[in-house]
Amino acid sequence: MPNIYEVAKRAGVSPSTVSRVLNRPDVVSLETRQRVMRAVNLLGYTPNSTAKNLRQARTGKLLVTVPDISNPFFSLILQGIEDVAQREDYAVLFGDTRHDDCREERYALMLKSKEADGLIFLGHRLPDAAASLAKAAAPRCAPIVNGCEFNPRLGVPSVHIDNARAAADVMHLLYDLGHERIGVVTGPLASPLSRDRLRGATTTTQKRGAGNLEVAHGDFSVESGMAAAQQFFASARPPTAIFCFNDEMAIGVLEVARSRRVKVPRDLSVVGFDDIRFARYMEPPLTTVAQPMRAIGEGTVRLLLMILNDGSVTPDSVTLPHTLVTRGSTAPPSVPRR
Amino acid sequence: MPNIYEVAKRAGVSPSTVSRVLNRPDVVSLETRQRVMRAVNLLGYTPNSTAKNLRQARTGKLLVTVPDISNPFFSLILQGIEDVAQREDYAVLFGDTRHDDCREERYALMLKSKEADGLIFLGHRLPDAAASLAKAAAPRCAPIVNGCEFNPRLGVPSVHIDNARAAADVMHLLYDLGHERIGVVTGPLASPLSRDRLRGATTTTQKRGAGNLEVAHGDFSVESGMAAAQQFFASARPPTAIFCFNDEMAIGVLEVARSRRVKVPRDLSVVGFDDIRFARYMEPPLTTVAQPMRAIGEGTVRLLLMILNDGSVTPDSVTLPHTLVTRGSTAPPSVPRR
DNA sequence: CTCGTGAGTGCAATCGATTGCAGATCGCGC
DNA sequence: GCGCGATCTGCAATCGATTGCACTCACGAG
Repeated sequence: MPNIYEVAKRAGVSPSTVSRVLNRPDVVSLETRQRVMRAVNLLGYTPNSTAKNLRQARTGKLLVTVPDISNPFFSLILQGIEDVAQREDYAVLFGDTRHDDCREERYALMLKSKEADGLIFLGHRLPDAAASLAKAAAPRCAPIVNGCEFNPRLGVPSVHIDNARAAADVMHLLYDLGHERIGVVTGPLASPLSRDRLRGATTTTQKRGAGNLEVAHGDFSVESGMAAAQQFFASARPPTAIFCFNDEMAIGVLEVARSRRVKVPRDLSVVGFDDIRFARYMEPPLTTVAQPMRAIGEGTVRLLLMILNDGSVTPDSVTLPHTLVTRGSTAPPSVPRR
Repeated sequence: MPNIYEVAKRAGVSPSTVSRVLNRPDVVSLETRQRVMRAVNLLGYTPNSTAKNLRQARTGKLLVTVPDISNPFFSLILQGIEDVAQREDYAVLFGDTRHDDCREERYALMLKSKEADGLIFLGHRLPDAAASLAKAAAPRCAPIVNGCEFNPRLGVPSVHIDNARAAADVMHLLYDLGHERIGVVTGPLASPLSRDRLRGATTTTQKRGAGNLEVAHGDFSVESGMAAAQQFFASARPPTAIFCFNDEMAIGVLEVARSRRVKVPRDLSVVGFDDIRFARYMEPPLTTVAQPMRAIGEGTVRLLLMILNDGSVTPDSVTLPHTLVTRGSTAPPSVPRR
C-alpha cells in the first residue's frame, strides 16, 4: 500500500499538498488538484486512518456494549445505533458482554486507551474504568451514554422508557379485565429497569386495592420464564394472569401453558415486554409493551454526539414513549371454578 | 490523560523503559519495574492504542459486515464471532449493510484505510474495494473471509453449510411423508445460497420423479413469506407443503395459514431454514434445518486469524454439518378432497 | 589484571498522516 | 515602478508509542 509520500513524489508535490487535496480541496489550485488526484487513483492510495487518528486525537469510532446480542431486543437497538452512527461518519466497535462484569471492564478500557471516542452501554453496570473517566471529566460530561437502563446515581445520561409507568399500564389492563390473582416474572433485580417495573406493578396493585402480587424472579431467558410458569402452576390457586418483564420469558410461559393444556387467553392471560419482532407471531399473539428500540439506539448516539461535539453541555436523559399493545394473549379470566 | 513521557519523567526513566515494562517486563530489572509501575498507577496511565497501532501497523480489530442484524440468524453468528475474536484479543468493528451495496463498499474501504486488520462479510457480494485488495494480495491470501454464503469464484475462503444437500434433505422428508405438490419460497436468487438451495430442491424433485415444484421468490422477510403463501393459496390446487428458505418466511406462511384457518400440519406442512431461536416456539413448532450459527461465526474468525498469522497459507473453505429438525409443522398430507 | 559476556537502559529513528507558519508567485492599483 | 494582497505551496514540527542499536556497568573466567 502506497503512503502519502509516494503519492506526493509521483505527483511532484509535497505531502502537505496531497493531504490538502484530500481534505480541503478548495485551497488547492485546480491544476495541482488534478495532478494529485491522478496520482492518487493511479496508485490506489487510501490514507492510513491510524496515522490520521493519532494526529487528530480522534478515532471516529463509538464503542457499544450489549448484554446479549442474540436477544432481538438488543439487536434492534444496535441497528438503530449503527444507522445513525454511520450516517454521522462514525463506525461502531461492538462488544457483547454476556452479562459479564469482566468483559464489561475490558471493553471500557478500550475507551481509556482511546480505541474509541465514546461509549454506549446498554447494561445497567457502569464499568469501573468508565466511572473513573467520568470522574476525571467532571464537571464536564465524559463521552459515555447509557441505553435502556437508567440509574441517576451514575451521573451518565441515558435514553429509556418510563418503565414504572409501563408496568403500571400493564397491571391496569389486567385489573380492568377482571383479573385478581396476578403473577409477575421479573428480570434480575440488580438492574434498575427490573426494579422500576416491579415498583410500577406493586404500586398499581396497592392503588387498585387488589390482593398481593405473586412474584417470581427470572433472568430474561425463555427457560427462566418456563421455570416461573411451572412454579406458578404448582401453587394451589395459580394466577389467572402472568406479566413477564420481557417477551422471551412470556414465550416460556406460553410454552409451558401449551404443554399443560392451559388455554391462553381463556385460562390464563400472558403479557410480555419489549414487543420483539416475533411477539406478534406467537399463538396467541402476545400482548406486550412496545419499546421504541430503534429510537432508543438512535437517541443514545445523538446524546453521545452532543457530548463529543460540545463537551460543555450536560445532556439530559431522555424518556421515550412506550405503547401497550393488546393482542390475543390477554382476556378476562374465566369464571373461577370453586 | 498522561502519555508515556510523563510516566517516564515521573519514574525517572526513559520512555523506552516504560514501554518495555508494559510490554516485556522480563527484560527490565525488578527495581525499575516497580518504580515504573508505581508511576503508571499513580497517573492512571493507559497506553494510547492509536500510537501503538501506527507503529506496529496492526489495529487488533476485525471488521464484520452483516446484511441485517435484526435477523436472529445473523445475531447468533455475530455472537460467535465476537466471542472468539475477543478471546484472541481482537475487537469487532461492526457494520450492518442492510443489503445495500453502497454500505458494503463503505465498510470495505475501512479495510483499505487500515481501520481493521481483516474483514468478515456475511453477505454474498464481495465489495469492489475488498476485491481489489484480494487481487493485490495474490497469490497470497487477503485477510478477507466469507460466512454463510459461498461463491468459489470470489477466491475468498468461506464457512458455510452444504445448502444444496440441506434443501435436498428437506425435500426428501416431504416426499417421504407423501407430499406431491410442494411449494418453495426462495430468497433472492442473487445469492449463491438461495441458488444452491433451489438447485438442491429441484434436483431432488427430479430424482424422486415428482411433479414440478412451485416456486415463489421471497426476500427472507416475514412479509415476503406471507405474500408467497397468499399466492400459493390463490392457486387452484395449492401445494400441500411449503418449504421456505428461512424461518422468518416460514413464520409468514404460518401466519397466513392461521388467518385462513388452514390447519398446520393437517392441511399444510411448513418447513423453514436456519432454526432461529424462536422456531421451536411457533404453533406448531417449526420443522426446519438447523445451521450451526455460532460455529459458523467462530469458524470465520479462525480462518481469518490463520491468514493474519501466516499470510502464506491458503485456508480451505469449511463446510459445517447441518441438521434437519423435525417438529410439529410437518405431517403427511390429508387425503385430498376431490 | 584484562577481557568477554550479559543484563539493563537510553538514544534516536520510525510509523503516516496533519497543520501552523513562512515563503514564493502573481496580479493589480496607484 | 513599487507595494500590497491574495493565492498557493512547502517546511518542519507534531501526535504517542515501539524498537534496533549502542552504551554502561558488573561480574566471572582465564
